Amino acid sequence: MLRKINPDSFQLANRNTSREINRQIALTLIRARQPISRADLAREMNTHRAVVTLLANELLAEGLIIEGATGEAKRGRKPTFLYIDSRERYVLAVDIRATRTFIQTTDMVGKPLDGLASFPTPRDAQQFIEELTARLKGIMAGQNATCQGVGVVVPGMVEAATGRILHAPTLDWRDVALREPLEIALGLPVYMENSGRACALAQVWATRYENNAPGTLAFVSVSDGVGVGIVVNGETLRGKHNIAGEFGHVPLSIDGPRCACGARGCWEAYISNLATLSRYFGRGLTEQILQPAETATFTVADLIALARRGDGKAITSLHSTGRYLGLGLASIINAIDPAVIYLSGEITAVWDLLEATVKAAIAERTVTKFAATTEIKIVANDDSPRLRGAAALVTAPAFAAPRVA
Amino acid sequence: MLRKINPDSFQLANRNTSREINRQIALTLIRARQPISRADLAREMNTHRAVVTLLANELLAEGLIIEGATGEAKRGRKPTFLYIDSRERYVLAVDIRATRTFIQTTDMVGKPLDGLASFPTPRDAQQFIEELTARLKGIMAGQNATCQGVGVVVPGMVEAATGRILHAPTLDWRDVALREPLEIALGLPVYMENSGRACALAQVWATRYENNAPGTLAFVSVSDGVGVGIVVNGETLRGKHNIAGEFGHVPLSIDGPRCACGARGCWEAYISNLATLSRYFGRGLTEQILQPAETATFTVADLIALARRGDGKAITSLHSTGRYLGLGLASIINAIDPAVIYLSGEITAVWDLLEATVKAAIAERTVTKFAATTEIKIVANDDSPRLRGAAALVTAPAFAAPRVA
DNA sequence: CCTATTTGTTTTATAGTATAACAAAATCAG
DNA sequence: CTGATTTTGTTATACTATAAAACAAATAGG
Repeated sequence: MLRKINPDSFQLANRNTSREINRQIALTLIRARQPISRADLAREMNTHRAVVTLLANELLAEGLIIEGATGEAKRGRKPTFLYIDSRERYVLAVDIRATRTFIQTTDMVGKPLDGLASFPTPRDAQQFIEELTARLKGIMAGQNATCQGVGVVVPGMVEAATGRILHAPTLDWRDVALREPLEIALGLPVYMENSGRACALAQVWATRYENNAPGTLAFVSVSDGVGVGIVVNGETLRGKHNIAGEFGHVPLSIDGPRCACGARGCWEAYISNLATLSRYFGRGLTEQILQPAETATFTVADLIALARRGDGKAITSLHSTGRYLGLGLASIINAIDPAVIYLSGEITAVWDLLEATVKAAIAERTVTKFAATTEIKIVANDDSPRLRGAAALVTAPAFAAPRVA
Repeated sequence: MLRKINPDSFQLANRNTSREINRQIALTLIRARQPISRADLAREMNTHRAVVTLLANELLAEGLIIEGATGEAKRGRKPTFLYIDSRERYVLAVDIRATRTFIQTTDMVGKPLDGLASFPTPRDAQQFIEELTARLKGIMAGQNATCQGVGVVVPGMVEAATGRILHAPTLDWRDVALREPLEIALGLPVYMENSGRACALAQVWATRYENNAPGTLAFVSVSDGVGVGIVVNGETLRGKHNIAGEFGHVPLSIDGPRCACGARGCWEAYISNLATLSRYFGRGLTEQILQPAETATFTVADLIALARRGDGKAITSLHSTGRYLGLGLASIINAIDPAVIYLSGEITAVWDLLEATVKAAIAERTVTKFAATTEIKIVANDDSPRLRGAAALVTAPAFAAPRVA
């Protein structure tokens, strides 16, 4: 509510500031409500049509929006609709995952344009960079609009400011400078982000699914690891050392099972897919966890299929994960108290079975009953939150609030 | 960095917006750098003296600042210094604690004016309200400046928007409407906040101790309970259900000792003063914890005195608390990754002995080595962070950034 | 007393919002 | 078909802000 102005770093208002602010508000509204006429825009903005005309003409001149069909009105002159221009500009969204890398082209509001491309992720970082640039160049050659930039989502720690991958455990990459060679090879701005934060970003900037995403939310993705992205007041939380949101390594028990990070009893060690499978195979979590080779033949999807067929051991194993999932979500609620927690991952396919268990576990540990009612929304994998997040990395700057004061 | 504009709740810029923004920046700079001349202010703001003259005259007319002594200059006309006016307005800061309630008058930058007043906190909420209003009226009668408002800090959950105390465990108060009767009786605006959040606010708005507090910080106060306040980008984190920052009830071990909140293994159950004392008396933490009656005769201060005299059991007990303190701080770092963690409470009196233990425990659990270097600053009790926070509740609105976009 | 220098104010130019008037386009009633 | 009505979108004018330069005031030093 009340923000302290930093006396060592502030942004003075100049005579263009008001225009910039109102311009971004107009753009945001066109994005959220399109198609919309100038007159309706003026009503939504509680200002006069004259102001909107000037703002709209500026945006039209810059090619950010276009005039489209004329709308219907019961009486009087028919309105001409305004739209975000989805023909002149496009975005390349890249989702790097342990086994495959996915590429999607989207328009400026994140709507997918062509089909999804993908290739197996090379283990060698240099080879990966070469392959990715080649693929991207190929896609760009087939487009006649101009590319606005490349958004890259990485399963690991990213220094957003410099575009370096500090550590990607599942790929065994350390300190990979990905942005620089990509920017040079493609001649485009490249934006990078950790996958958890990008998923959170995807929800904030979503237009298709819900228009009014809350300002403060958490995104939890459960797969081989546990990725969490936090958004506070419409901004992603990065932190001083680029690690903000690492709830996966907040403990459930400091004497618990050994986690991949080296510590003991991290949330991730209880609810990752490996943990769920290990539990099914009757290995105590304090014992050696399953090896990736073992999980290649039997996945969480298989486990879920067994559970659907009534396999008691599978059901128990999933419920156990559900309980620990809820206990960890309670930590997020107690710490951040977001308006919504978005949840994704293979295990959400059995949300119908687990919801009660998860919510009971949440209620067990949240400091108030009211907090236990925090809304939890499942994000299906075919919503491709990571790719939508990657696209948002590129599109968001055009629509974001100007920095002021 | 990039903030999404909420299409359902935005603030359009009008023709006064630029002025409001620059006015608040000027005020912030005068507050931070006072005494400062118009010319220096113009240089700091990277604008022309003409603009500053207009802004300063407006602030002078409103009585927010005053012209003071003329400064020294090697050559040329001597500058006239500008100050925040500390004569016309004052603030009442109230710190409600379990045993006593403290009242302090401060000026608009939070500087204490008269002596500290206090009275034993009545257990009955109604009686407390009567006593507090009487005391405040008494203080107001002795002042000839005008009171800007009352800031109240409560050891419990507060709904800041409505000014209700939802639950204060140590006082056994539930759903106490404190603000309304106070505002009616005193004819002043009353602002209320949880003590952890108020302490964090005190650091953000501090002028005396450090000019440039970071935008993102955490304040951890360890006493009977564990209070935590989080500030992100210069704004306190409240959360959807007013519980954000409750790291005291994030678990170290879900099967750990029973906590006062009913759950098991909360951080608080490991590091509260009661836990430290219980440990000294050789009671396992899973057993019954000490009763308040027992702690009345032997406090953490006594324990520390023993440790200083070389009592091995006392030292072990404190180090044990130090280790758990560090493990919990690691959770805050992994989750929020603040630039600084401020730490207060009786136990900080032995920080010289515990620092190494605490930092080793932090390093044990933070996801990167770099994150383990997060700065930890001790806030002594005689800094009275709660009272400074209470004052900030009243003074902050006058200096905060205007809401825009 | 004159010059140089710095502070603080006034003046003029420019760019924005605020408001009202106006032009354009469509509906509807006769 | 025509004119009143209604709604959209544009243009003109008023006001208020910053931007920049000119100006006035105050001080030190020769």
